[in-house]
Amino acid sequence: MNTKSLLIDTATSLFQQKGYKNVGLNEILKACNVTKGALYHHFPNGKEELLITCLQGLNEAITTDIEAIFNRYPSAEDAILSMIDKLVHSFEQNGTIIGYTFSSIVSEMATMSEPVRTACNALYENLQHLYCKKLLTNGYSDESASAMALLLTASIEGAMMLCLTQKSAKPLKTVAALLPSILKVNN
Amino acid sequence: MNTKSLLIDTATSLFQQKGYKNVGLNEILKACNVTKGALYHHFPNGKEELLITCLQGLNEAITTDIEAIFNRYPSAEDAILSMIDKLVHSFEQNGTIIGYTFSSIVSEMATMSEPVRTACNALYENLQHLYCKKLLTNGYSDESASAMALLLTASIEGAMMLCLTQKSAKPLKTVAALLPSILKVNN
DNA sequence: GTCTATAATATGATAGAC
DNA sequence: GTCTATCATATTATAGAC
Repeated sequence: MNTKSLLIDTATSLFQQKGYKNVGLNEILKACNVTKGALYHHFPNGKEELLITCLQGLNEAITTDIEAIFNRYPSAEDAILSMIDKLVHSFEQNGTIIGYTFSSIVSEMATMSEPVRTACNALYENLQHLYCKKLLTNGYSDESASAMALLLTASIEGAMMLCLTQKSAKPLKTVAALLPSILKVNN
Repeated sequence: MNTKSLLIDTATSLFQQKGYKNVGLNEILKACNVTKGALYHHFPNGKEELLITCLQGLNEAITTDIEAIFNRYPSAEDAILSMIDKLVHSFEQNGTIIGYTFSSIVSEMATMSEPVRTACNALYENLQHLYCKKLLTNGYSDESASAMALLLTASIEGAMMLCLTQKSAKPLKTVAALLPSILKVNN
C-alpha cells in the first residue's frame, strides 16, 4: 500500500477510536512508520485535512458495506437488523467504535471546524439516504421513510455511545430488539 | 457565588459546548476570572477532577429539572415531549448543546479515562432510571419500560448529534414527532 | 484562599538536505 | 517523495510569595 493510503487507514482507525484531539500526529506517524515530512507532503494543510480525507473515505466504505448488506436482504427489517448485528459483533471483538459510527469525531469537532462539520453532515446524510431508499422499496411513504431513516441513524448512533459508556454491546442489542415493532408502526 | 462553584459552572458550560480537549484550562480561568492557583487549590488533581465534578453536578441538575417536568405531566408521552421541546428551544436559542446532552464529553473521553467513563455512565443510568419510572406509572411492564427508556436516551442523544452537524433542531423535532406512535407500540 | 512566575512537556507545523 | 532537525506555541501542572 502507498504512503498516503496507509496514513488515511491508520488515522481513520485511530480517530474513530479516540476522537480527533486525543490522537496526536506523532501517534499516527509512529503507528504506520511514516515521517512528518511525508505526511505534510500528502496533506499540506496538516491534521485537519487528513481528518476530512478520512471522513470522505469512510463515507465511501460505509456506502459499499451497507449496500452489500441491503442487497442480500429484500426486507428492510432483516437488512437493518443484519447491519446492527455486524456493528454488535465488531464492537464485541474490538471493544471500540469501528464501522458506521463516528460520534467521537462529530461531537468533538462539529462546533469547532466548519469544514469538518460539513464532512460529518455528508456522512450522516448519506447514511440516512441509504436507509431511506431501502424503506421506500418496502412500501413506506416518502415522508415516513425519511423520518424513520433519521430515527434509525439517531438511535443507532446514540446506542453506540451508550455501549461505550457501559463497555457492553447491550444497548445496541436492545435497540435492535425494539426495531421490528417500531418499523411496523409507520408502515 | 464562591470560586469553586463559579469554576464548576463555567467549566460545565464550556465542556458541554466544545468537549473536553477543546477547552484549555486557561480558557476556563479567563472566562470566570479565576487564577491557576485557585483552581489547583480546589481541584488538586487538575482538569480531569474538575470535569468529573462537573458531570456529577450536571447529574443532579438534570434530575431536578426532569423531575419537575415529569411532575407536571401525568402522561409519559406529554412529559417526554415537553422535555424534548425544552431541549429544542435551548438548542435554537444557543446553537449548542446545553441541558441533558453531553455527547461531546462521552464520546471523547469514554475510551480515554476510566473515571470519566464511570461518571458519564452514572449520568446515562440516572436518565434512563427517570424515564423508566415515568413509564412504569403509565402501565408499562418492567422490561418494556427499561427497553423504551434506553431507546429514548439513545435516540435523543443521537438526534442531538444530528442537530449539531445540521446546525438545525429539525432532527430532534422529527424524533419527537415519531415518539407518540413508538411509545404506544410497547404499551 | 489567591496570586504570579515558571517548569516540563506535547502539540502542530516548517525548512532544507537528500 | 521522504528524511531529520527545529520552531513556535499551547498544554497541564507546580512552587513559593502574600
